[in-house]
Amino acid sequence: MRVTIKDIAAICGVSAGTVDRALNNRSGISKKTRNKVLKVAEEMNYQPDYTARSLVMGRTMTLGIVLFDLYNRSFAQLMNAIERKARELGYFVYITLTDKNPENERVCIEYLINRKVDGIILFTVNEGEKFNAYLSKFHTPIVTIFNYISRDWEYVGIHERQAMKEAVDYIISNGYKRFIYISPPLAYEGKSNIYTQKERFIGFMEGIREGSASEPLVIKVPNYLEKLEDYSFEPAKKTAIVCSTDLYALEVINFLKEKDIPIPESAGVMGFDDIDMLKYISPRLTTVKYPIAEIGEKAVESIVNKIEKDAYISISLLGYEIIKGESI
Amino acid sequence: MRVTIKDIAAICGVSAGTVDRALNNRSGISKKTRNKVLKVAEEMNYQPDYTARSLVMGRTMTLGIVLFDLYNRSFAQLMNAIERKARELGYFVYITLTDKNPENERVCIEYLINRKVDGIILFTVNEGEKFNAYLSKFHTPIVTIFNYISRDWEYVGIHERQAMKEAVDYIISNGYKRFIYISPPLAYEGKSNIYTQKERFIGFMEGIREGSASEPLVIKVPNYLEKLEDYSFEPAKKTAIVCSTDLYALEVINFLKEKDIPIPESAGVMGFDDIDMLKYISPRLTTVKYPIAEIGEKAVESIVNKIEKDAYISISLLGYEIIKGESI
DNA sequence: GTGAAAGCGCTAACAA
DNA sequence: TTGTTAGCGCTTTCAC
Repeated sequence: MRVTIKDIAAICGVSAGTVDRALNNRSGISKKTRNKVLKVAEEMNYQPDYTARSLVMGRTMTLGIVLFDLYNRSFAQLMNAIERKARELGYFVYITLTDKNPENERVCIEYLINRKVDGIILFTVNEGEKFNAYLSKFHTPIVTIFNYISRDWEYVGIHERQAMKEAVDYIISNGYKRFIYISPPLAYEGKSNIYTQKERFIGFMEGIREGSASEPLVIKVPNYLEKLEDYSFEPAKKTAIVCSTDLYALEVINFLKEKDIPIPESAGVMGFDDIDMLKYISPRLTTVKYPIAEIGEKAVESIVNKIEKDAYISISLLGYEIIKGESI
Repeated sequence: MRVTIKDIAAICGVSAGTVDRALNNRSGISKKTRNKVLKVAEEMNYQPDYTARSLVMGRTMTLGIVLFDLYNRSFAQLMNAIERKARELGYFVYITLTDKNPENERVCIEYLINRKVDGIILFTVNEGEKFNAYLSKFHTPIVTIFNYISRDWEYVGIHERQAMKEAVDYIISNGYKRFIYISPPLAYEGKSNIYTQKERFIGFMEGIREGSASEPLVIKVPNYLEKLEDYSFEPAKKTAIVCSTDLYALEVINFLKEKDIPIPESAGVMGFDDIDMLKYISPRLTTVKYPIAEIGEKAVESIVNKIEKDAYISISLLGYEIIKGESI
C-alpha cells in the first residue's frame, strides 16, 4: 500500500496533524519535528494523495479545457501553451473534445464540473440565452476563447472583424475587383455557435462596401470547391478568393493548381490563421496571423487569477497581422 | 452549496446508503424508493462528487497521457483518438506535456500518479534500467507508445525498422544509388530515449546493405540543411535523401526548391509519418504511413482492459504502408 | 508546539 | 428492503 501521513506519524511518534504541518509548511511546529518528519517522508517516498486533499479542500488544482477537436487551426499550439502555462502556475489540465456536438459539449462540461475542476477554458459550439443560464448554474470560473457567448463570461480573442476588414482593404489595394468568400461553417447559423466565423464574414462585407467592390459570391456549403467549377477565372478580371480559414485556402490552392489557373494572376487566395504548415507550401499564402499561444496563456492567467483572487484578468482583444504572401 | 446524497436522503426520508443504491443502480432496493430518489435527485439537479467517490473507491476513471508536445508528427490525431476512445469507455484524459525533458517527464508521471490516475499512456523520452525500476515502483498500469522501454511494459507501435528498410528497397528499385540519411534526434543517443529513431536508422542501414548501395552520408545535426550545401546533386548520380520524419523532409524540399535542384530528378526525398498536411504540398512526398489513430485506440483499450480485468490486451505491431508520391 | 477529533461526500459491510 | 457504521487520506479547529 501507499505511504500515508498516518504511517509517517506512527514512525515519527507524532500525530497526523503534525505531519501535515510539516509537509505543507504550516506554522506552529518546531524546526526539529519538521525536519524529522520531512526526512522520514523522503525516506519512505511519501506521495500525497490529491484525491483526498481535493475532497477536503474542495479544489483540485485542475483546469478543464473544452475544445471541439485538435485538428483545426492551431489547436495543438494552443494546447501546448495552455498546458505549459497551467503547469507553471501549479495547475493540471483535463482536456475534453466535443466533436462540435453541442450536446456532447454539455456532457463534457458536466464531467469537468463533477470532477471539481477549479475552472474551465471553453471554446464552445453552444450559444444563446439558455446555454448562458446553464453555465451560470455551475458557479465555476469560465473563460471563453474564440466563440463569444455573452458579457457574463470572460473572453479572450482577437478582433476578428477588423482583421478581416483590413485583409480586404489589402486585397483591394492590390487591384482585385471581384470577390469570392468561402466559409462553410456559416451554414450552421442558428444551430451552432459560429461567432468567430460570423465576425470574419461581417468584417469581410464591411471591407467590400467601404472599398466599393462589386457584390461578392459567398459560398457557405461544405462542397465549396464544386461551386468554383463554373466560375471563370481570368487575369483581366482579377478575382480574390477569401477563405475564412487557412485550411479552406489550401484546398482552394490545390484546386486552382489542378485547373492550371495561375495564382495570383487569375485568382488570388487569402487565408486566415497562419497555421505553421504554411511555410512548406507554395505559393506562400497571404493570411492573417494572430498570437495563438498568447490566447492560451492569457486565458490560463485570467482564470487562475479568478480562482485564486476571485477576479478575472480582463484581456483586451489581442493583436493581429496581415502576412503578405505570394497568393494575393 | 452543492446538493449531496445527504440532502437527497433527508428530503426522501431515507438513508444515504439507500440513495447510493438508487443512484448507482445497485441491488437491494425497492422500485418505489428508487424512483422516488431518482426523481428528487433529478429535481435538485444532483451531480455526484467524483473526488469523494475516487477517494473511497481508490480509482478515478482517468487516464494520464504523457507526450513531449503536440507539435510533432501526428500527435493531434493521436490525442483525438485517445480522447474519443477513452470517453467511449467511460474514462477521462489528463494530458501532460514534457517538452522532451526527461526530468520534467518524471514530474509529470508523479503528478499523474498522485492524482491517482488509473493508468498512464506514456510516450517516454527516458530510458534504461533505472527508469524501468522507477516506473515499477508505482504499481500503476502503463502502456508505452512509440519509444520502447522494456518487456516490462506493454508496447503499442509499428515495425519501424522493417518499414524503413522497405522504404529503402523501394527507393533502390527506383534507381537511386547514393543515399543521404537525415535524423537529428540520433544525436541524443544515450541522453534520451530515441528508440523509434534508432529503429528507423537500423532499418535504413539494413536496406542499404542488402541493396548493396554505397556508403550513405548520415546527418545527425540540428542544422542539417547546412550539411547539404556542399553536396553536389546531379541527375547523373541520383541521390535519395531519406528523412526520419516528414517535417525534416519538408524542410529539405524547401531547401532543394530554393537551390533549383529538381525533385526527384537530381535529388529524391523520402519522409516518414505521412502527416495530414502532405496533401497540400507538391511534389507529393513519398513517405511511410501508419495508423496513428489506431495506435491511440489500441493503447486505450489495452490499458482499460488491464485496469478492469487485470490483463493488457497484447497488441502485435501494427501495419504500415509506403505512400508512393512524386518525390522519389 | 502538539494531539485529538471532526468532517469533506461517498461507498460498503454488516445489522436489523 | 433499509439503516447504521466505519472508513478512504487529508485538513482544520480546538484543546491542552
